[in-house]
Amino acid sequence: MTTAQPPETEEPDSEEPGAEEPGTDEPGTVRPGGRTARVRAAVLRAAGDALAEHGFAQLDLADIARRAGVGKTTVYRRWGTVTGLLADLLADMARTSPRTETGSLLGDLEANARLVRRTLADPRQGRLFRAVIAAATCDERTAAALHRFYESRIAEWEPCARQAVERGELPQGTDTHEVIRAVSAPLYYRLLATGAPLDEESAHRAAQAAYAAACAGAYVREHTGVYEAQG
Amino acid sequence: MTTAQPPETEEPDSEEPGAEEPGTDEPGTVRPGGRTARVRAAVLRAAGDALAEHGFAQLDLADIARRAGVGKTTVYRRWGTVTGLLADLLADMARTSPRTETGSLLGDLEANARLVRRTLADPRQGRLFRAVIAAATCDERTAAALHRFYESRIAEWEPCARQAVERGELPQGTDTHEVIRAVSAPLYYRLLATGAPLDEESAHRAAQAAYAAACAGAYVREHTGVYEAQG
DNA sequence: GTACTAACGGAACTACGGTTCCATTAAGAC
DNA sequence: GTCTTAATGGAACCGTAGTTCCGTTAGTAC
Repeated sequence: MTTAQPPETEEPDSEEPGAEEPGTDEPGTVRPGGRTARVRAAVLRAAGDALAEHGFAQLDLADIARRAGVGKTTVYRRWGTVTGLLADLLADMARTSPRTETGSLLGDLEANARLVRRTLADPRQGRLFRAVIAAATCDERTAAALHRFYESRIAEWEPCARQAVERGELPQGTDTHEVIRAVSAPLYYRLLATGAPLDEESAHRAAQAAYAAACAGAYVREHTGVYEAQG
Repeated sequence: MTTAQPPETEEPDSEEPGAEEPGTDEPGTVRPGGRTARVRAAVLRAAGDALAEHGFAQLDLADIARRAGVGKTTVYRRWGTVTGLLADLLADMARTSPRTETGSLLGDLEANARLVRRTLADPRQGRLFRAVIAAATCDERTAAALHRFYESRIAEWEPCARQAVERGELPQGTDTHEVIRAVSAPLYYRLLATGAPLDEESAHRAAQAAYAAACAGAYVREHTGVYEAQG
């Protein structure tokens, strides 16, 4: 959100074979320094603000351009659509922040639950997440960026579950990523589906439930050997 | 979705005190018979189809009117906005369908998990749910309709958990609604956030995890007496 | 059956999100 | 410093989602 670097680097080369000139790049790739970088940072910042205020549907790029102090032509040229901009914003949000370590699995799960709850319950962040998730339901690129975002967040916390397996606290064969996901799931379900409050107790329950289920072997990989990989 | 009856009956009388004429009702309330009912049914059906095909953002009411064989003026007059129409659609979806009863809590939770998984994994239904949830992030009325929808679905399955408490299978003081919600949560988390596949194993895990957590007392109401009610 | 009018629907209209054009600014190479 | 041209931004433009107008259709009362 603060600094900026080239986005959309994972573009799969070309959508249709033999389109336009082969070497033509997106704007912003040849001279990514000074102004270009400032524009990108300002626009992503403004996009986050606008999303948090209006939500996904009521959003138009002209408003974002105005907030960013940038011409709307620039925004349309660089990102094209609201969902395209959000995909870039998600890539920017995906950079990991160091997690706390409490030494015990239950303690780490509680810490994770509190962090997720606090993020989703925060007015600005909560709206931002809801908006981004809504956008992902409308656009494949945004959805892919969202999945990468959660992959990186889950991977960041997974070691605490893996260590618990290694020291015998959780059963052998436990899908450790799934343990971490289990902490977030009930909190997101409240945020998006039921609208139940995201209070401290909901976070505590989420961590306790994930821990109890993991100990009972609910996340041990079963039958098929298909789901070995992280998935 | 098939039959139709007056929607928006839970309208809180008037938004602003002293607006327009006091007795003027929404169109469709004075002569709700024949044509009006057919129009409503056709439009809701078409809205579901269009949502499943295009998603929430790419939707316009003129297209829905065309599919329904109805004038677009009528759609705008009756529902006004996409989110307003979706709120009505959700009210229509909220009517409960009888659930299966297997006699054991784990069996019922498994049945619920399979039902939810099948619904969300179905191409049409899955898109429909994602679209409706996306719409709910953008509009308060739609969000309220969505919450009512899940309230009714959860309430439909809650008895199996309550009976389990009564016969001592689950601890006294367990929040039985929360047990049911715990089954859906990981499946919705996959659908909306991580994009992980909604396969049979995910449903099995969801039920197993909810059961294990409930047995371990993770859903027992704690500390504060504030959360006695269903919430 | 007739009368009354709620509700519908086609067509013209409006407003605004999104695009195109081109002059201006400044990044990067030397 | 100069030169080249990538990138920006204002202004005019366009297409379509959403509105208004008003004549037509058909529920409901009698």
